[in-house]
Amino acid sequence: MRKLAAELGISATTIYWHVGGRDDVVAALIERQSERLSDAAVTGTNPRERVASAARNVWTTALAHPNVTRLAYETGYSAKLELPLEISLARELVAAGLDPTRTRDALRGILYSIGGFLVMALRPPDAVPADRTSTALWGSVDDPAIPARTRDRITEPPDLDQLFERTMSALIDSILAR
Amino acid sequence: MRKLAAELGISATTIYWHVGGRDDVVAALIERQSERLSDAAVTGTNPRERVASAARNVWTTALAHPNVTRLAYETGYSAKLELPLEISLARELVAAGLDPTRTRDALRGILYSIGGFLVMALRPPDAVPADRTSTALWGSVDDPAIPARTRDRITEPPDLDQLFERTMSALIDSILAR
DNA sequence: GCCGTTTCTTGAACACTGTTATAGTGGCCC
DNA sequence: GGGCCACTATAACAGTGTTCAAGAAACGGC
Repeated sequence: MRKLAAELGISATTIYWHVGGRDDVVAALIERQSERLSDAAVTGTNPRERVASAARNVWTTALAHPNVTRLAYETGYSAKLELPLEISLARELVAAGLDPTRTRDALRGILYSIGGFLVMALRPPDAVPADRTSTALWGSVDDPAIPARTRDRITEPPDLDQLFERTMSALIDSILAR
Repeated sequence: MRKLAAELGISATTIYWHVGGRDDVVAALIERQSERLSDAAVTGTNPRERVASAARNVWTTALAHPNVTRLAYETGYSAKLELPLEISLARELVAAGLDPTRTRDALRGILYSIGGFLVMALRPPDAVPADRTSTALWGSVDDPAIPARTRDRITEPPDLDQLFERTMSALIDSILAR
């Protein structure tokens, strides 16, 4: 707050008078950003492609605005920020012919999985020191059932985008197969 | 720190002298807990079941100890806490015949998805006020492409355990199918 | 032009974090 | 008893978000 005020050349209390507490500032910021996100286009000519596209939009949009996304996540405004994209995804699931319950379960399942990927991708670099990372810890794993070559491979971080695509494909295939 | 010290009937500085800073206290706590978690049994008679079991262990163990899991997550010690269960999961993937790269990708894909579910399931109740929840926000969604009945269904939270099982099945099927 | 009210701005302060510097207190060995 | 060591506690520092009370500025009525 003080830092933000200093950057604006005003006093912290002025922000409190005009906008409100930290929470209100964040809320206003998220509100603005959310409106800008509403127009991510869904592409594809069949349900599979279109659902995948809508899901990918959540992922790429978040990656394109890491700071806002982090801030929203840390303050509990993720849902507000993502809502337009959630709606977009829900539309495609409905269009694919899913009934209400399956639509909800598909929507939530996809969103939760995306959330997991985003948590990994967007964590502030200083939140987890390098030596507490899973990849780092695997370096000293010595298990007879796990070949050294596999162990070393696990030490290297995966290609997040590729992994995301594959994971989504698996999920969506399963959802639309029924 | 002060609160913990008061609970123990000592002064905060005493903790600093004996254990160290907050980070050291958390690290010691996680270390202890991690040892207890190492012996979650993997069940099943075929790769599919055994991988699913190892993945489920991560999920159920975290749900069984929400406070430690949250603390570990917030302080960047998640990997340290979960490592035994990650190893257990990797063992099953190797046993299923996956090569090093596929093992890594499968491991990470599964873990990231579980992470997303855990974030949703374990968030401290006060972190996200009820009116910022996705389910709450969907209550006021009015989209011509989404039937009211579907909209209302999305308003209700899904069965997390069931959704977890289905999501894992889809992922594991896809991983082992190649 | 002056006065009074409302609108705005501000420095100081509060409560709360994690952390540390300083000043001790107690016990042990020689 | 003297000197050293292990340990404890009080007070303070720096950093959050937030509020209070006191002013400065703008505005309107006479």
